[in-house]
Amino acid sequence: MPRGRPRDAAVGHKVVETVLRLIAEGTPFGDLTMEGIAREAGVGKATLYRRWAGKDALLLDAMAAVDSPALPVLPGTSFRDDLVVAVETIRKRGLAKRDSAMLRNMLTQMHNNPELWRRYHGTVIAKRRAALARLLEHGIAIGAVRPELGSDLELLVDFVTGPMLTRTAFREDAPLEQGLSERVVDLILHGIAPGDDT
Amino acid sequence: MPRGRPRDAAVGHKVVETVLRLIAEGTPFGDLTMEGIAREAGVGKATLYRRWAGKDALLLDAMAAVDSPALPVLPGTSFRDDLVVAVETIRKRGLAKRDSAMLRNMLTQMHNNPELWRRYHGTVIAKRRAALARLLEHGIAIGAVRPELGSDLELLVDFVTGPMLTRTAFREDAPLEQGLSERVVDLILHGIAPGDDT
DNA sequence: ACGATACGAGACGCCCTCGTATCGAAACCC
DNA sequence: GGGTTTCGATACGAGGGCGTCTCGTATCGT
Repeated sequence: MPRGRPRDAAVGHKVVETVLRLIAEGTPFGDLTMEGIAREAGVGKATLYRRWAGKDALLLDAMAAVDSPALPVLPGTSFRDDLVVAVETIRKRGLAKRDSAMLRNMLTQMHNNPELWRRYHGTVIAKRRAALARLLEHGIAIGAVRPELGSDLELLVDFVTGPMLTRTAFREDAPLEQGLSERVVDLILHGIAPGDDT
Repeated sequence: MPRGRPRDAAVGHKVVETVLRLIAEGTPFGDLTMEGIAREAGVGKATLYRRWAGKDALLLDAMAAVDSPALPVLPGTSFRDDLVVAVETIRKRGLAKRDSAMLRNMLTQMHNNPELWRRYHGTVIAKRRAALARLLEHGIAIGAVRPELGSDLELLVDFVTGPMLTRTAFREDAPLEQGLSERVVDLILHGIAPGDDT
């Protein structure tokens, strides 16, 4: 039906990819400009405005295009092994510029652009948390996690993700520490107080 | 010695306070403008440029003026009680707009402005972490914390602060949950695995 | 009193961005 | 081929920030 020349799908993809690249390179949202995006993407400004109403709409689309990069495959050999892989994944994501820069920017924009945050949370964060929640429920089912903790899975997810998240978020210099995830997991499993069956 | 009219100390204070207020209100760093600051502070632009070389220098000074708002007094009745107060303090800070907005902005600017981050980290974050590290060392000394964990206090601090930090950072809607800090502390102390002396 | 400096206010030129419009070329349907 | 739409490129006016400068006034040392 559409009469004239059809839109080139590659163009839209190229633009979104450019936006994500710029964010990954550390460009704050406020410094993202339509002209800069067009320049970097090798695209005419008219093309941008033909497809998106403005910067907000473009960013919104870019958010939806952030590929939740394949949740890790859990080894399944033991609950602890699975947890180590999950925590290690958080660490790797923190080191990946694309993911961490995106998250940092989203946290900053959370107040000023609630819709953007909602979208990002829905397409990226919610999935990760849900996967972890499933793992924890499995842990409860097999007796590796105290059953009464199941009453607040959200808190449990925060407890598991928090330490590694803050560590990677605050430390750019993150040295490659061997066995870090294992040590974090052991802390998560047994806590810091003595008297455990460690 | 200085000949002419002396600088009004109140002016400098007023400007810095305005900057911190704007940040607290959610203004991203990129949207902070010298003209906007002058306007909000009721100050001439010339005054800004007379005292600071540019926006970066002004922000740098503002960082140094962030008052690490008095570390909490620990009850000292028990290690667990102290820990609860420490964690509860993190929660309250997360709800305080000024603190959380500042932290979010700093995380975003970390890459683009390392000097700014270094300053903020030194004047604010380092002190908080040091205080918590002291508490944990005390815990080790009195046998409330497994002694072998003292070999990596930084990790321990991340483990204690992480859960509440991520929870407050990601959740704007943070409902006032009764006893949240206590539950987090118990997780920190005993972990999620069964077999503890809880 | 006099010179020097600080103050708030605002004008100035420069540059960048926004969103729109126009251009020639290209790609599609009828 | 004719009509239509998209493409990259570029020009345009409006708006705003930057950093400098100039006003008139105020406040200090000498």
